[in-house]
Amino acid sequence: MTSNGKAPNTLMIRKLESIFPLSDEEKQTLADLPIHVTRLKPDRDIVRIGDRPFQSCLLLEGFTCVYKITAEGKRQIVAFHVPGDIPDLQSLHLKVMDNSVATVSPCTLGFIPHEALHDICNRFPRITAAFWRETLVDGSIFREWMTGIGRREAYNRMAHLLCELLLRLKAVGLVEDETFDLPLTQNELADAIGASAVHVNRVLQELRGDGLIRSKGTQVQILDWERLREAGDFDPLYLHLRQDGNA
Amino acid sequence: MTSNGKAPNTLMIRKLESIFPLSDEEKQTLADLPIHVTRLKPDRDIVRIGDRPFQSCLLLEGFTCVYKITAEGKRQIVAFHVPGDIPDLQSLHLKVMDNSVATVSPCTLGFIPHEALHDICNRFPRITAAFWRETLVDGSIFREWMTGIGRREAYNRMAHLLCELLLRLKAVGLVEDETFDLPLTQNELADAIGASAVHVNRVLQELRGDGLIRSKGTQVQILDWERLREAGDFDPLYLHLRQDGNA
DNA sequence: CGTGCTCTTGATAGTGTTCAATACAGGTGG
DNA sequence: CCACCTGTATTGAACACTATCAAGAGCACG
Repeated sequence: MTSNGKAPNTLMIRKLESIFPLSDEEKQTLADLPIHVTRLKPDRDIVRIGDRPFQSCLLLEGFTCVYKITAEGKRQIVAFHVPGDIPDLQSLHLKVMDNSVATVSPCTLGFIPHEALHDICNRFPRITAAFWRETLVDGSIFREWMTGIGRREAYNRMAHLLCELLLRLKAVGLVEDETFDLPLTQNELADAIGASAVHVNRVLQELRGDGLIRSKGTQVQILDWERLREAGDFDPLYLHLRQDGNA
Repeated sequence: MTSNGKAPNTLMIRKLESIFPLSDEEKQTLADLPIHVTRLKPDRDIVRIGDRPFQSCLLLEGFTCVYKITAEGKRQIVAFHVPGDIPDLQSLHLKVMDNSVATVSPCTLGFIPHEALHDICNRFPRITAAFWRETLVDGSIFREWMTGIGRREAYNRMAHLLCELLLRLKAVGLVEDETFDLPLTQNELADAIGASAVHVNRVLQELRGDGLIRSKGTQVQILDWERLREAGDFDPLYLHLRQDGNA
């Protein structure tokens, strides 16, 4: 049991079921998946580039990121993951990790052996489809981020990122009063939007100054969704949520 | 039959089989897939963002690109595809296109109905896995491109792109004497690496001046693989080719 | 109550953009 | 076969966004 009092895979089941309804048998099989729950401190690698994992991890609590380091030692964060996500599901079919995954906040993780996942996929094609779809949505988010980094300015990228996190966190019930916890340093935000930490700082001040957001500590509140959305050139289509979560 | 005298899906079968051997039955079923072959001129959209395609297309000849347009009208190309690729395979599970796909050169395309693909996936889990894997490799390339756009300079990104294209084209037998056809304008290269066309022009001159590449018309020759690879900070791991195609 | 990290702020420098003009190249029509 | 047309490639100059450097302030933690 995790601290929210649910069986660890409940989150995953709820998520998969939001894609299409699962039969009782399918749900039961998912619930019976062997899962090994662990807690990790912030800034700990979960898997590293070059690894050949035999398991994938389901994020239960906290934020993780996927990143790469260039020859010059610069880091690019290519994805954030929120509870319910499976950050390294790809390793089910790509044997060698081509990126690293790390915690950014304290995290609770559930590790599931690939063997068990393969087994369930063989028995239930619809679950295969649901997992496949998960990885496709990840890919869609990559495309959107790439578009931002390549063609939008930092101010707009930051607005876009905040829009995305709001919707994704809403989808797992982690938003209240347009406010959510964003346990990321400006350094991590910088690595995600492909900017410097100094510039992220200035861009955040601008966003606050423009009345789009407010923040105290790690809490962020979206003050003006419509203008933030416009600033970020944000269209939730790419998230492929069933109901377009709007403010 | 395409102009290279093979049944249209031969390319796809060869590619899938390079992932893991297929049984005769699987191969036969793939060969029997209904496929509708068409030729398209350059710069034609194949599918557009927002579309709900009922088929996916197998690229038989030519180059296609996947792109998005920002609110400001700037284009980001997030992927190129070469013969043997299925640029919009994602639409099999993501009903609404979150990006557009277009030809960049004259292309021969084979359209396969989703219905037929779903059917074959249901019957052959290994083919499902192979298709899934294809989309995962696409995702891996997105991550690598994002890292480049976010954290590498234009000169290095261009070197990286040329390294990648060399290996991917080699894998489908389209490289001879370290030379391949690159039917892309500098404008298209610019949209792919997230730079301006003017800057791409200068960067290409630098690469030529440094003796890394040579080009006449649309033909590009890699003169110094090792230095190009170093300039591009290129590690082929992310392409997940079975034999690390090297020069 | 230091230590170390994060956040801020100011100044300087650089990579890359935009604008504009010119040269080139391939394809078309007379 | 040549003039013509249009898109592509090239070049120069001014400018802009963003990085880098440096230093101080705020905060959490042991």
